Amino acid sequence: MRRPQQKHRWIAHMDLDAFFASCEQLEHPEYRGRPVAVGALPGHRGVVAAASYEARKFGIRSAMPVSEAYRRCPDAVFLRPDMEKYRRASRQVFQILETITPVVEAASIDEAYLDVSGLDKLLGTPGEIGREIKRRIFTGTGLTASVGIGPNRLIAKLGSEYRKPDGLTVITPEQVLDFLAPMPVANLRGLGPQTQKIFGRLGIRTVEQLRTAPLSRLEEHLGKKAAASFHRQAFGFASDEVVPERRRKSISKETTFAADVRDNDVLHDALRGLAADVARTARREGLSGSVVTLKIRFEGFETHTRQYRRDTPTHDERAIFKTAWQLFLGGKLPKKPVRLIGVGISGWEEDQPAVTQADLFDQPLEKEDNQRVLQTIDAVTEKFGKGMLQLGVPRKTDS
DNA sequence: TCTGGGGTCCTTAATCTA
DNA sequence: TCTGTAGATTAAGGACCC
Repeated sequence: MRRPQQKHRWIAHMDLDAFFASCEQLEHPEYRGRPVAVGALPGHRGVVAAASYEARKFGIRSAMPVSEAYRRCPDAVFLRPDMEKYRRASRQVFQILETITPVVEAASIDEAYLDVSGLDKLLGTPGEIGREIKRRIFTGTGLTASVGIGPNRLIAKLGSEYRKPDGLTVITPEQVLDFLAPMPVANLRGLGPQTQKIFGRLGIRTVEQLRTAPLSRLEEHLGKKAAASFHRQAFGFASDEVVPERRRKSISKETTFAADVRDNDVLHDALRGLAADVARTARREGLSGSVVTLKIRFEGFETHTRQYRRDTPTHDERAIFKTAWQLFLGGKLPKKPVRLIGVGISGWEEDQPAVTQADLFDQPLEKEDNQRVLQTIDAVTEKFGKGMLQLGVPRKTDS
């Protein structure tokens, strides 16, 4: 398919600023202006998932162990993530983005790509489109976003990272090479700590240096595929496709124990609970998978996975659990204390229709969810009396 | 030093099949 | 039928991202 007239597309990338932390500050005015770290609580195993900009002033970053974050700023507000709350806010933002264009691709809970080509008659220049995206998000939700606009996804994404928070950066095709040249190679997509080390050994630190490196030399050290990807990126080439509906390819749940576990009964129960969670999500989304994956992490961070392709796809918690437990017992795994255990399914049956976000909101709670909520209500009512509760859950009798 | 949880994609090795 | 081999598929691990 040839694209008519236009020389290139305009792709926008939107990134909500310190998303989890901003949601908390929005809901709790008393947290505004204070350092907020969402993630594990001090004294527990885990890391910071999101840090407010006030917290970043203390050097707190996402993926930092909480112990370290606490050392840097004991006065910060530490909170556990409330994913339901963030999903609600995210849905609102995506609905707003769809008032700009229907071609919106969710890259994560707080990031989206938009194809804004051809919107000039309606909304103006790319800069004006970017300002309009930010304005609608802010007036609709109170959240700030950083937006980058460029001829493809890579440039749009690097643009949104360029000025943060509440930033807007437009890069025209003519500016692409100069925009990229001084950047550290670490800014490129898919280039993490391991690959950085390799580039370091090759004496390549900036995109400009990468451009002049012979492709054959990169291939020697990185393999053909990765070398080609980074080389293309260095010249600003990348996909400009925005795919509104991406289907998920797997569902998984995992948990890290407060202390490493030796007792098989504990692992058995944990795995059963995780399998039930996976099954519930699968049923809600109308998916059945044939491949069951067991993930296990031992003391010392040694991680293994074992998977098994069943004859028939399933979303039944007993079947998922049974397969996973067999993988645990028969997977020739080391006999060591277990730090983390997880289970997932993938390998969907063909022709299962994709479930859209909108479909998910319209679905009623499953009976088991409903029952759990009712049990909680009963327990709280017993303790505090009826006046304590104002939940919007329909009180159905179980049957 | 301490490293969560939920994903995707890639590479490599083993196994199956033509 | 045996043997070797190439290509496809599967399993496991690793890197990366948010």
